[in-house]
Parts: sequence; C-alpha cells; structure tokens
Amino acid sequence: MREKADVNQKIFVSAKEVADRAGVSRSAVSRTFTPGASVSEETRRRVMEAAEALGYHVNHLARGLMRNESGLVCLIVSEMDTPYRSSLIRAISHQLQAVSKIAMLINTDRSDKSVDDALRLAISYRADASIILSGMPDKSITDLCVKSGQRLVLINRDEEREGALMINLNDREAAHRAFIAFQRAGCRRVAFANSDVGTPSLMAREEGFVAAAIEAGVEVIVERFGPTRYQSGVILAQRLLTREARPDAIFCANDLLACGVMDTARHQFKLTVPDDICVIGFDYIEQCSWSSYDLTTFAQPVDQIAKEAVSWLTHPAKTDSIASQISPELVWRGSVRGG
Amino acid sequence: MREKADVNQKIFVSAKEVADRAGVSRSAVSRTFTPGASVSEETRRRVMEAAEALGYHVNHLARGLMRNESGLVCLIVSEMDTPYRSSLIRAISHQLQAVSKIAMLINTDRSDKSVDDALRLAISYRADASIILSGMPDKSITDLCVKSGQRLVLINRDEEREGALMINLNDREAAHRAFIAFQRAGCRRVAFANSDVGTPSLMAREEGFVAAAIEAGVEVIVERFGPTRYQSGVILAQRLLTREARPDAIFCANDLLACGVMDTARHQFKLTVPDDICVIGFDYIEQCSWSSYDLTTFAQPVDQIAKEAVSWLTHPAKTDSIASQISPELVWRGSVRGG
DNA sequence: GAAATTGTTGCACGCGATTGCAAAAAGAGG
DNA sequence: CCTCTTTTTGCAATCGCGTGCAACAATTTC
Repeated sequence: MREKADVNQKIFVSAKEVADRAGVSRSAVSRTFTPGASVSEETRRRVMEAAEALGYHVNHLARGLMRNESGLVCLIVSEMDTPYRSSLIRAISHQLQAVSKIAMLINTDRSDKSVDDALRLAISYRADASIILSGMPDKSITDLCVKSGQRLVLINRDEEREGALMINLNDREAAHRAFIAFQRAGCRRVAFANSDVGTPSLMAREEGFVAAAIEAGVEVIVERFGPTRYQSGVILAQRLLTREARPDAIFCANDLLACGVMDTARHQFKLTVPDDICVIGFDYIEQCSWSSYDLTTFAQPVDQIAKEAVSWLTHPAKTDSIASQISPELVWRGSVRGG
Repeated sequence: MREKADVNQKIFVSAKEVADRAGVSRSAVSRTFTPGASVSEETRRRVMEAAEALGYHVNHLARGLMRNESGLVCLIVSEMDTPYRSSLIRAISHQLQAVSKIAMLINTDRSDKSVDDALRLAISYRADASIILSGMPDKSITDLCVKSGQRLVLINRDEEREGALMINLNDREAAHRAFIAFQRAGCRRVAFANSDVGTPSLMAREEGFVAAAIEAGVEVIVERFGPTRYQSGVILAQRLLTREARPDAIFCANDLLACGVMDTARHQFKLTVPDDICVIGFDYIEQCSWSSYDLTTFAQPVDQIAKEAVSWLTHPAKTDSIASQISPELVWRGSVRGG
C-alpha cells in the first residue's frame, strides 16, 4: 500500500523498550544517559546492559528539542575544495568534535542570498551556532540569529554584525611587511596581483600594499582578474610580465594566485625565482612548501582561528560584539632574495 | 541564579505563536509549511504573513522526530583537507543540498574505532544515511545501521557490507592501463610508488600494476612508505632513484605522491620528465594540471560518484547490497612520452 | 527507636512539530 | 432551497526524550 513509507521506515529502538527490558521506568533510562543525574549503580548497570543488547542510542533530535540545544554548528562556506578553506574546515570540525558538537556543512555560491538561505537552514535545525567563512548575510538575518540565541562567528568577513564574534587577520599590516621584504631584497618595481572578486580581506591586502609603497615613494602596479585560483594567477602573470616595465616583485593576494604566477613566470617567460622576480603569497597552503614553489608567504593560523571560534561558542559572550585581530606570521622561504 | 542557562537560552518563535497572530490553529501553520497539505489560499497568506513578521522557521528537529526523517546525512572522512577528499566532499554536499538534505561532517583518525564512533553519532542524530570515505566500520555497527533503516554508502572501501551501496573504482584495470602506457612510451624499468597504509584501493592499484608487468614478463620495483602525501613521494623517489638500476617509469598510488616524486626527480636528481623518467598518478587533483606538473593521471569522477551516492539515497534499494564499478579515465598529459 | 537526612525512582507534563479523524464550511447540481 | 460532494479546519494523539515533584527507601543522627 505505502511502499515509499515502507522503504524509508526507520525503526530505532527507544528508551521505552530499554526500560521494559531492564525492568525499570523510562526515566531511569533517560537518567542513565544524562551525565550528573541521580541513578543507583545497580539500575545503571542493568540499563546499560539492556541498551547494549538492543543497540539503543539516545535520540539527539529529541534531546535537542528538550534541552533547546541541538549540538549542531553550521559551517557556511563557498568553494570548500580550495586548500586554505578545506584546512580551515578540517581544523574547525576537529575542534567542534572535541567539545561534542558536530559540524553541518553548507556550501554556498558567490551570492549573499545563498548565505541567507544557509543561515535560515541553520535556524531551522536550531543550530547552536553558525560560522561563516564566505559571503556576508543580510543584517536582518543575522539579527534574527542573534535574537534567537544562536551564536555567530564571522571569519575574515570585515563587516561588523552585532552580537557576533569576528576573527580577522591584520591584512594591512601584513601587506606592509610584504613591501618591506621586497625593499630589503632590493626590488625596484613592485606589483600586486589580485583577484577581482573584491572580498574585504583581499582588498585590505591590496590597500595595505599600495599604501606602503606610496609611503615609501615607490610606484606600484596593481592587476586584478578572476577568482582567487591558480588559473587567474596565470592570466595575471601574463598581463604583468608583458608590461614594458616588467615588475621584479609580485605580492599575490593568496597562495593559489602565487602558484599560477610563479609557474607562468618560469615556464612561459623563462624567468628564475627569486633572481629575476620575487614572489610572496598569502595563506600558507601546503602546496607552497613543495619544492617546485618554496614560496615565502603569510601563514594564516587555521588552528588558532578554529580554537578561538569554538572556544567562544562554549563561553558566554562578554560584550555585544567581539573582534579578534590576528597577525599572520611571514614564513620565509626561497621565493624572495635575502631573508 | 542560573547564569549558564541564561546565556545559552534560545528563544525561537514557535508555530503556536504564529497561529495566534494569524488567528488560526496550530495545524494550519503546520500545513502551510508542509508541501501538498490542504490549506486554503486565504489562510496560507495570513500564516505566511505572521510567520514573516515573527521570523518563524519550522523546527527541523521536531519535524524529524515526527516524520522519522532528519534530513541529515553523515559524511565520515579522515584527512579531509587533502585535495581529492575535499573535492569529493564538496561534490557530495552539493548533491545533497540539491535534494534538500544536509551534510554533517565527522572527521576520523586512522583507526576503525573512530569510524565506529562516528556511525554511532550518526545513529544518535537519526541521520537518514551515512557515507563513508575513510576507514571501515565494524560489521556489528553497520548491521545496526542497516537494521535501523539508515542508508549506508561505502566509497572505495572494497570490503562488502550487507545492505550498503558500494562505489568502487576499477583500480586493477586502471593499473593495467598504466603499465601499457609505460610500455608504449618505451620504458624499460618500471616501478610502483605506494604508501604503506595499505588501504584496499591502494593495494589493488599495486597488485594490478605488478600483475600486468608479470604478465608481460617485465620486472617491477615496488616501494612503500608513509601516508599518501607529498612528503612520502619525496622519500619514495629518493629510495627509487638511488637504486643501481634506476627506474625510468614510476606509477604512483595517488597524485600527491606523484607530485613529490616528480619534484624530487627534477630538483634533487636533476632528471627531466618525461625524457629521463615517466610518471603517472591517480585521482586527478587540480594541482596535477598546474604547469609545474602537467601530470598524466587517472581521473576519479567525483561528480559521478557523488551523484550515484545521493541518488541511491533517495531511491529505494533494489537488492540487498549493490556494487557500482567505475572505470577511471586516463587523462594524458606531459609526464609520459608519446600519448 | 524515632526523626532527620540523603539518595532513588516513577509519574506526568512539556518540548515543537505532524497527521488521522471528524466536524464545519464551501461549492455543485437539480 | 435542499442534498451531495469536496475542501478546509481544529482537536487530539503521537514522536522520544528531559525533568520537577512527590513518594519511597536507605542511611545517619540523636
């Protein structure tokens, strides 16, 4: 009659059944699985035995309904197969598991609307918190989250949101250091290779770099193209290196761009790094340590970011909205002269 | 008094409140948000209006409790920041979202016990399904999953489990083709570079390659070391290339190893690819297309895998356990002569 | 031995939704 | 206008669990 229901029928064993088998009340079962509840050693043993035999597991959906705490944390992210993103996700979900929470993964496209939808989903699932790695949701939605008592963490999102924790890198300052490094290496013509997506942190790096150059009275070439991926780095390098005044130093908005730039400089333009051209990246993805690149870059401390985010989730908020500033460490490798 | 409760207090608006505001019964609200339920146009409008004003969202926890269908799908995976894994996760979570399901991410360490724990968690959350990308859970647990009506998908896991869908690559056959490719390129001394973790698919590649060589009456060198990462490739290359009879062709168990092997062959041993040595990888990670590598490799069709997995979740099982065999395509690039 | 204290246990209610059922309302047909 | 059919609606039961409350048992104290 109802074949669809038949197939999807889930028959999990409930606390009632365990109680019957153990010869105790349902409350006893519930208390056995509630840390800190009052149960005698004897009943606990019998309950555990019955639970084991029947394959009982507490229903976290129902528990979440009662406790008003689902244990779910929503991770909102786009292009999650990118090296930096995936390592951040890994770090976060690892930290979450350490405090018995569990990550729900939602990937979005570029649009802010899809981030809004993701947050709505988080609300529907009564997620304890949402961590946003990409895009920027509408204020009305974030307000609803906060009002509903959901925690909110924005990573490298720049824009402020009441009641949310914001973890940001000090992009400007880092960019400044990149410029100094180029100067020390004796570079004369510096350039900045950026994507054209214009996210706040990328723009901050650009602005910081340009500002440092202007401050030093040096001209700087800025080129922007495509998403922050390898292929864009290829195009950017082609544009930069065919210029009349060829740059001898390129600061790239992130490591993937840098890889594309380096490969193109070497293979297509037959330049050597760092003798003909110095390159600095940003993120500290694993590939940069590979001997084909050996890229000097700024390290985003993903573990620290993850730890800060998760520990804030488990601790009460101190003020209305908190900002955490992290200074990325410049990791010296072979793509810049000197060091 | 109870400061902790205060802080974690979540105050979501419930269907009751919406009903009151709209002047209808709770059932009407529920039906408005249940596709296919019978509600008049007028009440639906009033309900939606009230819901909008109050910021109401259906509680999926409670819905899941009633419907016995949480909408959650558990992804169990280790080392998820690895390029191949992260692209597979992306593909799967994307497909899941397309059918209104949502991925919970659990990362495990190497041990099978942690996979067991992950599955137990999946049961606790009444996940509609679990997809296992790493490790192999105990049969007692998988049986419990299947008995409870939870769907199970094993990707590249080899070992059989009753009631589960198994998606496997035809590793042996692919390895055979790799050997043929080397022969066509005129290679004389072939080698296989493997990790020593010994997962079924890696071993299948090794066995297939060795079998093909033996069949052709050619000797083959096999070296195993470490996890399937770049750094292991470096070590493997050092071991292989310092041998008296230096191989002129290396089939690597996966792309990361291949990258390490290539870099080491070039930079440390000053060999050129593919003239001095040919290399073939496995997985088709993005890095292999970078011009520093330009690696000939077997493409794991992640989108196809994801699609098969998810479509099986939404369709009734036809038989007890289903196996799907996929033949990876050999993508020819510059790391092998000829082609 | 009685009273006070401490520790367990079961009952019953509530969490926020879905849904079968029957009553009420609306529409159709003559 | 009345009857028959079709929609719409509200009531109440249900899902699996947590927990306050009161009853009860065990232990301590005087």
